[in-house]
Amino acid sequence: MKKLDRAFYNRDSVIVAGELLGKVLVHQTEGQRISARITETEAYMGIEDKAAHSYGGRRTARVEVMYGEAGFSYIFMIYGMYYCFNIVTNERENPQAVLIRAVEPLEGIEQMAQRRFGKQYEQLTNSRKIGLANGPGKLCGALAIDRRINGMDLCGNEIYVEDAKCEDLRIVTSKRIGIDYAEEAKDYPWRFYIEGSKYVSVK
DNA sequence: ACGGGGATGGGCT
DNA sequence: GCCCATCCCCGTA
Repeated sequence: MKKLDRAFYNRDSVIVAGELLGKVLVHQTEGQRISARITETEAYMGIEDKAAHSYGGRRTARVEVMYGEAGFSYIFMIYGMYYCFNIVTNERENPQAVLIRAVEPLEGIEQMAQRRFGKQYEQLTNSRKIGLANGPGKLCGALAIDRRINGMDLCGNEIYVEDAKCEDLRIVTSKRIGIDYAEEAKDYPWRFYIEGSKYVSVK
């Protein structure tokens, strides 16, 4: 399967967020290939978006990568324990990114179970099997994504997204999650997920 | 089934 | 010193 290229990422975040659904996120680590289908995303639209870390043109060391080329990873720590994985979009027009909020495990499921719960997959309850990677913090745990991945080029060979055929995939749109502080922006319909997928953070 | 609260640390004012 | 683009556990039913 073909890797998504820089031109794919170099568009408005809301466009990229929708089109990433059904594509396959791959992490090559320690000689292992871990992969998962993207089921849920959110667009963060940069300068005018009160929910975005780059709102109002804020430019600190943490968010600097969003001011650079599209197709790079932006990873931040949340609540002192979890990471969130984003892909920078819309190069040099606006410091935007897409948050990957949930994925469906494909390859490396045993490693995911081990990393998340320290158990074999078959030992897990059904809800933990489904919940291996259906949240932004969970998927970073399952796919071994942490600050070492921050600022990496997804056009490289360690972490990237593969194109995938997604026939008859329906997309649901909703408000974004966990941004109640963002005033009018909290209601913008910039969350996208695959209709009917079990591997989504909130139905 | 559901809801409340605790964990935990870096980034920014 | 306060705020988080979260997750999981443990209490009530």
